[in-house]
Amino acid sequence: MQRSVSLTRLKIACSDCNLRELCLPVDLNAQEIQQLCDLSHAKHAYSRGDYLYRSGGKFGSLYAIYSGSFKTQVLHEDGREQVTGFQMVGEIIGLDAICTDRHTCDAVALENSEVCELPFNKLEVLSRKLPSLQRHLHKIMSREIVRDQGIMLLLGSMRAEERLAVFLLNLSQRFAARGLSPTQFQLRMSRQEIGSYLGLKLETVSRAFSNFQDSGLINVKARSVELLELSGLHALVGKQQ
Amino acid sequence: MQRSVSLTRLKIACSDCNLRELCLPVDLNAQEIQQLCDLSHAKHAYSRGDYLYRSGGKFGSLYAIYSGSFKTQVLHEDGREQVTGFQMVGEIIGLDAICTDRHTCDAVALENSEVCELPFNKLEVLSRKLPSLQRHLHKIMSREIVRDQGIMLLLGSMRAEERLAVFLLNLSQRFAARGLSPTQFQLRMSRQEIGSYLGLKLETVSRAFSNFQDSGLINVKARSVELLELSGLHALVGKQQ
DNA sequence: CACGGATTTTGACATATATCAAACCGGTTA
DNA sequence: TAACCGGTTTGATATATGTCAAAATCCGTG
Repeated sequence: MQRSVSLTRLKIACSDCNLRELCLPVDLNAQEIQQLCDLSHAKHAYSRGDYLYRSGGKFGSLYAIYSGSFKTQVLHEDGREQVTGFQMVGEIIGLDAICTDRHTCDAVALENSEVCELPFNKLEVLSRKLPSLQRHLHKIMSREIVRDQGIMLLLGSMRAEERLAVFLLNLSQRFAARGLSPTQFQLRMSRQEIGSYLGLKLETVSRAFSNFQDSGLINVKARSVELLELSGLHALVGKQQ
Repeated sequence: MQRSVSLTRLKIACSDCNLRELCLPVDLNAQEIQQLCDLSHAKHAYSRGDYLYRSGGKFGSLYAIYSGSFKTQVLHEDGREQVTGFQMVGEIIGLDAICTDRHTCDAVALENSEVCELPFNKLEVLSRKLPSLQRHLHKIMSREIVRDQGIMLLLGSMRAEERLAVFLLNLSQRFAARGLSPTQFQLRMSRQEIGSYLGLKLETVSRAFSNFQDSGLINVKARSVELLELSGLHALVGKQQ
């Protein structure tokens, strides 16, 4: 069944970037996504706000995003919720449950989206059959941990504008990886969601956007963004203190 | 050789606590540590400031702390360094390298300490021989990832005093687990190191200590701490916003 | 096209933490 | 004992972000 797609070639998205992608998105090119979808025989549609899966829910499948985008979030006892990642076309989500067999976060559609259910409902089973895949997942996870160390420093020590710069550069990179424009795109998430993701209030996010605009680094109008000076954004991030 | 110690019973320290222990300390009781040391035939001594291992260094062994304590830290390109964890008697460090075969942080002695080299220089080899151990490590890692999600919310949203409260309660718990007093102990790390760990400046840490003292929650004099009202500290943490 | 609700922007102000500086220990050495 | 040194505490002030509120803008719907 699943012969024609080499899952062992899965690459984790942006492993060299400092943003957190705790739900382990995985890069696939358009062709691979198409292949997966052909295999899956199960493409599902979700409307804005629909849950792809919920925290605590039993692990069913991995999902490749065919169109649209999702956010992942954790809900805390006290009701607060935090966005832990954004997933876009061509990325795979659901890996957060590979070990515990339970999802550790909610996945919610940011817009009308389609996902392909990957043709195995138990990755663990598959991974036992494919030692190389298991080793790969192992690696992915350990890389995640390592990466998180960086993130924590960032969250602890970066200022609002630096965080937003990292965020925008990350998005840019991911759009580029899908053959989309890396300098001009539509945000699919609100200021509130960006803020939750970056550990900031929505007003702070908005102000940071405005500041970038004033500095000539970007053009921003509501959710449409144009990056004018990638180098300038990079410089912001590099600038310690 | 390593028959008498059941490594598959390793439990990750404080998996229910919100503090980050990225270098994966593992709980062992005094007896188990002794057993490990008997097996290892290799007990090493380190003075304050000595490196147990360095980031990037090839994975050699796991180490069980027989006496003393260590901190783990990451060094960043720009020279900044951040403490990522503290390890005390009875905990195992070195697991950060199990997958990549390279250490991801420095481990430095906080005081004169002794560690036992665990009797296998390649955990991966062992883990291949022991599927149950491999699965367990798998689980530990995935739990780490889950836990980190919580941490990131905390770092993003907790205030200085809450962070310090979490820190103190975590220490208390770990002392208790070793049969030491959970309410009265000596800190082995400086305000600066605590600050780095919690994402705060040393002065802020110091002030938080003083505030706790003024509120009657603790007695603190330099590095000796007495927790007077555990419930009060817990309340602080629970108190959102 | 106009309306209404949601989102975004902007402003004024409050608050928490960082920064800078000085004083204060506690232990070590001369 | 005195001088010293690292670490700690405390104070005054600066700065970044949060908070609250209002205005402006966007977007879907009738």
